[in-house]
Amino acid sequence: MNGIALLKCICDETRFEILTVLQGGESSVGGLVSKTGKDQPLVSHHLKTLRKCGIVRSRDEGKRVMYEISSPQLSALIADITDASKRIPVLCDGECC
Amino acid sequence: MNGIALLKCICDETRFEILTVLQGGESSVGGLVSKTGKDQPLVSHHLKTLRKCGIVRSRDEGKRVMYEISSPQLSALIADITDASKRIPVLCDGECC
DNA sequence: CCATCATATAAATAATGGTTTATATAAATT
DNA sequence: AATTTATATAAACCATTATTTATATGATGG
Repeated sequence: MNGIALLKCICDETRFEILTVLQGGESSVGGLVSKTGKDQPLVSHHLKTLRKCGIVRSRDEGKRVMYEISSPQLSALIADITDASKRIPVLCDGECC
Repeated sequence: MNGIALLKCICDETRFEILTVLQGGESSVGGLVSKTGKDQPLVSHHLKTLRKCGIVRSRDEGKRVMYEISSPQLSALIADITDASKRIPVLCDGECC
């Protein structure tokens, strides 16, 4: 996987929210649905994409399916990006991004 | 600017190539066109977006316009992301990303 | 086994955004 | 001033992708 592919997986708002929740530890689909406020099929759909790319992995637990970020390095990268983007002063005035 | 907005600006292939070239120092539009192999209007268009977001800044020099990455922190972040995505083992098998 | 809860899938729709094509502006050179 | 070179802009087109809606699968408890 190259840099752009990874970024494309992360840069969607819904997927970024999902990943942000997962930074706090593993979660079921239902948990992600309630924590993000997004529709269940939408969350499932994005989880599928994230898993296909290897960014998250899943584990069955009864009728629940638990998801977590697949590697600590990835988790660290996501945290880095979040932190860095807060630190970096950009002149973005709303209409553009 | 939040994390997603920054990522969205970076995760496009053309913009990523432009930024990669600019990591090596400032460049004119023409320089970027020849180094990336992309059409001039396309490069200009993406430069506009990048500048609007504050990721690059420009400077007039005669009939040329020189562009550079607007802060060393941003430059470092882009390098980080590139490096990190190379280090991270992802199971992506081609069709997905 | 039937009902229910949790998740996944598929199809349709809507939205976004990248690329191309054509043209305009603006500076420099003659 | 006219031509050339460099860059920008705008509109049209095309492609991708997110979201919604509806339905299916699969596990659990009664």
